[in-house]
Amino acid sequence: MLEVERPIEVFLEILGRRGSFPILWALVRGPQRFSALQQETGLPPRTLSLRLKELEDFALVSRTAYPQVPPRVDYALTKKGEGLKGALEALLEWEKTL
Amino acid sequence: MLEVERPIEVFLEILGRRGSFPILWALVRGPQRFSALQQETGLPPRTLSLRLKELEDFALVSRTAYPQVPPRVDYALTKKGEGLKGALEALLEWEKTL
DNA sequence: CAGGATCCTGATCGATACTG
DNA sequence: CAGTATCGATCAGGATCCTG
Repeated sequence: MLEVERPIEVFLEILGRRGSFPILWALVRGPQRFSALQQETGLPPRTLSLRLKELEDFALVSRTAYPQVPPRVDYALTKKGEGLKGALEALLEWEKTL
Repeated sequence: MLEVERPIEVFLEILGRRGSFPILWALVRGPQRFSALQQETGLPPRTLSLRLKELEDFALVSRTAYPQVPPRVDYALTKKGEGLKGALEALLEWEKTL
């Protein structure tokens, strides 16, 4: 076998983790701050942070920090992330038929 | 908050586990036996068995055992599972743009 | 405000061996 | 053939506390 995991499987693994879908779905509505995402997803900071970093590594989400006090950081979908919208909607559509 | 997890998140969790996507994708091509799925996915029997049971519990896959020696068991997509095809293809389509 | 560091528990997974 | 049993390693996720 010796096959390397396909990108889609890696992605699905990430998508399957706690909070990934809610985060992505929240960002479809536009850029959000860390605290807003925390509110909407109900995730503890550690988990939210981990998830965002993974999504960033996967180039689905971008991080923008504004150098001010107190700090302000915005998370947004990248072009690649936007491309996912269709698939996410297909999933949501399918969910309705359950 | 106090929200129960949405079905789609439960599903994504399952889909994110080792082998789920390959199994589903193999079954899109038609019913398969346990050993065939083992071959195609490269999963150890334990993991394949666990995954199939989860997919069965989620009513995406059906199991049919023929009472003969040696035993023969077929796994196939249910109607509900077939409904997923579109979303899986959307995912695959998106993967190509990576 | 936006996280990082620690600690810890339970889930998950692969390898291997065995059976109806 | 189609699984199950067992074991050990690894990993994910929550809670809590701390800081630039």
